Amino acid sequence: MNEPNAPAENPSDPFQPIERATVSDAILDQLRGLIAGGTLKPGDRLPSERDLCKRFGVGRTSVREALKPLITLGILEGRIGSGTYVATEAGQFQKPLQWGLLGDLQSQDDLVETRHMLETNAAHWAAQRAGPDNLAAIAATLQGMAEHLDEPGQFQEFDANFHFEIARATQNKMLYRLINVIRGQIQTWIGERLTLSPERTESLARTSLEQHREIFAAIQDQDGAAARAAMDHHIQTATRDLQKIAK
Amino acid sequence: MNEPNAPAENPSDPFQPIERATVSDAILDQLRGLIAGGTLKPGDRLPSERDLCKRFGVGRTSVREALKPLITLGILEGRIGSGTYVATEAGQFQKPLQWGLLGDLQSQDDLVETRHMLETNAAHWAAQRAGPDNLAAIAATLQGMAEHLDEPGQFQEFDANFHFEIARATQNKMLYRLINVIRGQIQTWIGERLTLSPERTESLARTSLEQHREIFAAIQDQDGAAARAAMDHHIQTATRDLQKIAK
DNA sequence: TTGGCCAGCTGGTCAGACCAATTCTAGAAA
DNA sequence: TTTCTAGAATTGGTCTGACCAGCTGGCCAA
Repeated sequence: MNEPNAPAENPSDPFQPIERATVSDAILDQLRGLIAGGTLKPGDRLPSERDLCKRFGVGRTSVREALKPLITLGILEGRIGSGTYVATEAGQFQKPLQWGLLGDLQSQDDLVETRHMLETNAAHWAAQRAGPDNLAAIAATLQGMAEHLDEPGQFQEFDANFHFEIARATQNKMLYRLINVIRGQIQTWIGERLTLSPERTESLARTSLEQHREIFAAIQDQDGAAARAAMDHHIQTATRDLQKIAK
Repeated sequence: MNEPNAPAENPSDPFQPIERATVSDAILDQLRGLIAGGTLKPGDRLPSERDLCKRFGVGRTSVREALKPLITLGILEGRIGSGTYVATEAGQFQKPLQWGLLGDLQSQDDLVETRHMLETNAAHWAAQRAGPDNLAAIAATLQGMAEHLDEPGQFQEFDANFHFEIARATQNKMLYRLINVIRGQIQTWIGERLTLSPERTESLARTSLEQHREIFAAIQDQDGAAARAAMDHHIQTATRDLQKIAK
């Protein structure tokens, strides 16, 4: 027959040849492999799209459709006039998790409950595993909170970093990523609530700081149970306070 | 000549024309919203690409680049000659979470530890919230396990479903998804280990079934603490057994 | 009614063109 | 020589029109 691109059949093995269904997915796989394998490191610049076309032997459409998902997921970053770059490691896992977890936004309760579970466990493990550098980082966020009791925006940022640093101190990267994402979502929720009653934010901040200090003390003492209890108390009251504001 | 094609606008049309910085991202956002908001339900067929072009008032390139990430993430599914469809809910959140969580595969310990946390909590909540249908579903998986003690493949599947059903019984969708993904990853690991020592799988299966029954009994009794303890015991011994095989 | 065939649709791919932003470069100005 | 700046070249983003391969549905003959 007049096969245009007849695959070179290997006579010894009849079931060998599996042609990839779509070109762009094949490119996508290859790129993902290069990134996961470390050939392309964060910050690296990819060859230009037109260059990749020639190297892969495909059209620009296919190259772009392979790049687009990676860009959407935050693994790559396209800059007009400059090129396409591998994103920094920090941002690489943020978006895919957001996509995965935030499919339906109606379940605020699930979010709060899951966060509670993740953070109490994180406090527990952090107490057992935090190194001096972790403790220093957490202490720094406490300092930051203390200095910005009357600036909600700043305070909130240090607050969030406090929880991030605890997550990091668990030495469990997966847990860290999960908390990172969920916390990010919670954060927007907190922001909404606080703007509803700006006059009470400072008193809330003060009690919040106090609770954070208790958590830190427990972690410093390497007392896992106490850290978990303190975190539990903190999240429970904070959640309740914020929910009260809603009314 | 070079004017962008006329935005064929029509209020009460769920596909509204575009205004944002990058066109394809704007379309992406809009589509995501339609899916998350339930306007587009699983199984629905989207308008054809050429149709969307007219409705959005953009070129097919932009539409396709918006569709592509959603397809890669498993949220949409393209079928040549037929159309583009919203994927079934089950598969919708699997891939994005995998992309996010499995960036570096070296941290098997993190995986095990995180799974332990998620599943013990799931057991706790399931005991408090499982409805009759949940209990029936869990019981069915136990039955399946009992009937396939000597068929590792089948047994493993019922085993996995047991844990899925518990996750579902928590009524926390987010937790369910997380367990779903992590369990899927653990599962491949378990499979690898079991093939290393096929002669012991049946005795392992027997003790495993016994532990599953204890977990189920605790959930049936609505005893959260007991359920957590039973799950804790199960995962600890199962993990230890599997790690022993490795040697 | 049944079976097969064909026209028309759909997603996947390619090529060429234009835009806006960035980067590079060579000549002018100091 | 060094510095500055205006083009020129390059790059990602978008549009258009074309073609392919697989699916769908309806028409027609048996």
